[in-house]
Amino acid sequence: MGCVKPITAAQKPARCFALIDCNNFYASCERLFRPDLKFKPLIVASNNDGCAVARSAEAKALGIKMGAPIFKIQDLIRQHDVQVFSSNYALYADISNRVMTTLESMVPQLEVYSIDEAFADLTGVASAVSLTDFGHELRDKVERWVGIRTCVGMAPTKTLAKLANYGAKKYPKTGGVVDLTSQARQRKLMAITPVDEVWGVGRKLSKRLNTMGIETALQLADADLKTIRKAFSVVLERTARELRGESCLSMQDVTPTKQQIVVSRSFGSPVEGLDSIQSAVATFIVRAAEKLRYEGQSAKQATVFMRTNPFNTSDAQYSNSVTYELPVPTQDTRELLTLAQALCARIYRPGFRYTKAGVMLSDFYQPGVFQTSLFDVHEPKPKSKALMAVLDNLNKTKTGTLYFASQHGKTDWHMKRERLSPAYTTRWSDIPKAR
DNA sequence: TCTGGGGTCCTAGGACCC
DNA sequence: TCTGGGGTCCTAGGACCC
Repeated sequence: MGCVKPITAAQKPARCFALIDCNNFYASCERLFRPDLKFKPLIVASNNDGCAVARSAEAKALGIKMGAPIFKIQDLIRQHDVQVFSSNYALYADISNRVMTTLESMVPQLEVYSIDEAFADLTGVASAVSLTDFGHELRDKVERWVGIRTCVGMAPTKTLAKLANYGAKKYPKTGGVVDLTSQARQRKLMAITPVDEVWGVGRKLSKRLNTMGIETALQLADADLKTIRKAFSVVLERTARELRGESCLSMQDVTPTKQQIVVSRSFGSPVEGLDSIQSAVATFIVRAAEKLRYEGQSAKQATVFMRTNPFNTSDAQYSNSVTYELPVPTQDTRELLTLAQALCARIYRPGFRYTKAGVMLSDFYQPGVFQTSLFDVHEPKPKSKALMAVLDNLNKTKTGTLYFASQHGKTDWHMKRERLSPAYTTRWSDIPKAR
């Protein structure tokens, strides 16, 4: 009879995270339905066609930076026939869902971290197959099924997995997959990675780190933890620990409930009248209330803000916001709409050229949980739940089917989206035809 | 003329209480 | 009325992420 060895700590599979990240995601989505643009430089612009938020490899090679204002790179665009697209979030969200569903079918646990990237828990998988091989399987399947290229980084902590992914993107020789399980490889990559590429280290922090002589990821990993904690915060200390291989950030298996909902837009061109801003704010609060109900929450606080263009120094500047606390949380659009319009009027000042406004909902409660006081005389809107359900259902199939009168006032604030691609995957009339 | 939008977390400082 | 320590709660602002 063979003897069964007891499981020791040494045999416990080491923790392993993977980070799967889509390459140039928005640009790749646009190209999916335009194979004729395959090797052309292409960029996707932010709302109002303001700045570049995604670039194809060819556009990056031209030196177009992330966030570059479109009007500043007009010459480059003309010279190299750069294809510019307005952002088409309906398309990107749909493609993202397909990518995530594909990944979910292949890994034990997936945490969708953003529209174009996800963490997977590969603890245990590592002992069964070669991690690099598995990374390639993930990559190949997503590319075959959805048509989107990804890079895969694998390591014992999330921060190192991010770093591995950075390596997979940066160095083509890796074939888009980097296994950073071994400490020697971790240190090798960290030694040649600037500290500002580390997840959690932004512009401000890297500047301060540089002045302390910390320029590479490795130097941050080797820095004295107490000093880091004292000079910065627990956040950066955690980052340093993660770089050392100590896992501080775990998988988030359930999406945490939202703390706040913001809907705001820059206007297509400056507006002055209260009626214009109220029409914009009406649209924003209707959307915010819809999101709120989707989250299954009620809000007790609502904020409205508006401002002029801070970039235009020759214009008179004004910026203000006002927050109102409701006696009882609500998820009824009618109630929030009336409130938002009143708040809007309260902070509006004539004589300014406004370029942005927005609304925010916060202080959330699950419906029915809020304890009303004995003396509250709050009269809930009649048939609120049923009416909102009808509203949401009608608008689910086609946005704007049912709307409030105040949403359709002035339209001079509307966004600029002059180069919008069709909704290839989410609107029947836009589905591409195959001949 | 033209510079995105939507989030989270942490910290410092003030108010207030015992 | 003053003093000091210690705790909690709230808010504004700063930093980060994609």
